Amino acid sequence: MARSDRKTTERNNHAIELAAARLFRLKGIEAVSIPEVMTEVGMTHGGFYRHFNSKADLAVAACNDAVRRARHLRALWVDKGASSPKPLEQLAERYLSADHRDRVGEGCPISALATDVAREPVESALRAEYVQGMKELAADIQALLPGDDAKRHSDALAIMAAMVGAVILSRASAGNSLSDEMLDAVKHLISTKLASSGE
Amino acid sequence: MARSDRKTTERNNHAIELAAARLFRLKGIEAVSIPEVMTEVGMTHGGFYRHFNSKADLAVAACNDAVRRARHLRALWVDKGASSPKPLEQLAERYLSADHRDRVGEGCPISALATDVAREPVESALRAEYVQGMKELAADIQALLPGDDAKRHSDALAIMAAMVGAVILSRASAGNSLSDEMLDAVKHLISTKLASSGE
DNA sequence: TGTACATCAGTGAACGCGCGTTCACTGATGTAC
DNA sequence: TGTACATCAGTGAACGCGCGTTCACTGATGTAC
Repeated sequence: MARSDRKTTERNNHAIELAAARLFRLKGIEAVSIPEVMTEVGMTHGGFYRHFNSKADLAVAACNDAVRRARHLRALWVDKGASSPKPLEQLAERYLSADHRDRVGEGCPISALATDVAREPVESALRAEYVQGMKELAADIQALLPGDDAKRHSDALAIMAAMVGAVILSRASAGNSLSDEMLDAVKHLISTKLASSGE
Repeated sequence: MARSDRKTTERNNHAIELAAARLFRLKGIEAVSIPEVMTEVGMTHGGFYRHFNSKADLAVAACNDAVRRARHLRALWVDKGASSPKPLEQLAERYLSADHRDRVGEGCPISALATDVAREPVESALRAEYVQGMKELAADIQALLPGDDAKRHSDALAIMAAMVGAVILSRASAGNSLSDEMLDAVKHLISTKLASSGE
């Protein structure tokens, strides 16, 4: 096949990134092959290296893409003006929904890629990208909390841990009654103990 | 080499299971090869199939082994008679320690294998084994909580989600200040909002 | 208890397979004049 | 604007490699008498 024009090339680049971001979340980075990603976008595997230098580079780009899209979606979930349900409860309701649990490929990359990233070397580019995403998620939660900064920071991290943990464990126990109970338990914890203004 | 006697065979069987349980938690099941496990126990890879029918069977046995050992360790962590620190706080202090975060291979399999299991088919034997481990961890937490059964069950699941989430995210952000903050935030949440008897 | 022999734990070479990556090739695109 | 040609996006065969698994083989172990 002949050379593509600039517009097509850029479109293909984004398509590869998007497909990888979805497949990596769904199956894990190791379990997805370059041929699989390229087939997904309707190309052969050889052309991949015109777009990325390596699979590791693709993982970084795909993680960045997923983190940006996820943050955009979160912004749409929450109506900061509303007082009931409180903004934090709105976020928790969506994050801890069966829909989010079941759509791993389109869901939060912090939940989907946590273990993949934890197994990367400490100095890796993928880790840096992921930690940036963690900070953004924590900041978005913190913005919905009352209290002084130190307390809001600590609460935001605890809420993030509980929500991410619930989604991961809910996925691991899918098919068992524990899976739904997990999500409900954390929703309940957040609305009864963390969404109010006092301590 | 010649046939081993029954005692040696059984010892080797346990050694394979133990090495696999450690390596699977450390690197993920996919990323560990049979030759790697067998080298770890000082054998060649060919003999593996005298002990297990497949790598998948080994994963189930290793998960079971890790779950049983983890539960045994948890029992040693907690002094149920003590009133200060409360038993739940003792458990949280250990589970959310830097030591537990850093020793993945010897740590809680519920945290270490969550994503691997989430990517298995719903009906797989590994999932069944893992969900059993989740139930045991939840029951152990529940036993340290006050209140009526429904509330204790819900609180136990929320605490499990928060602790597992914190350990996984703390591992994913190792090297960043967020990593320690994550553990502290959930310890604080548990001791201020969940360890007391009232609502 | 001793003898004869079937069993089988472990070895190490080999299998087919899919991986990440490279490369010669094609021909439309982009550029220099 | 038109022409000449260098560029390079995408193709598909090929590379070396390590994987899970199989297998013929060895010889001490376990068993039947």
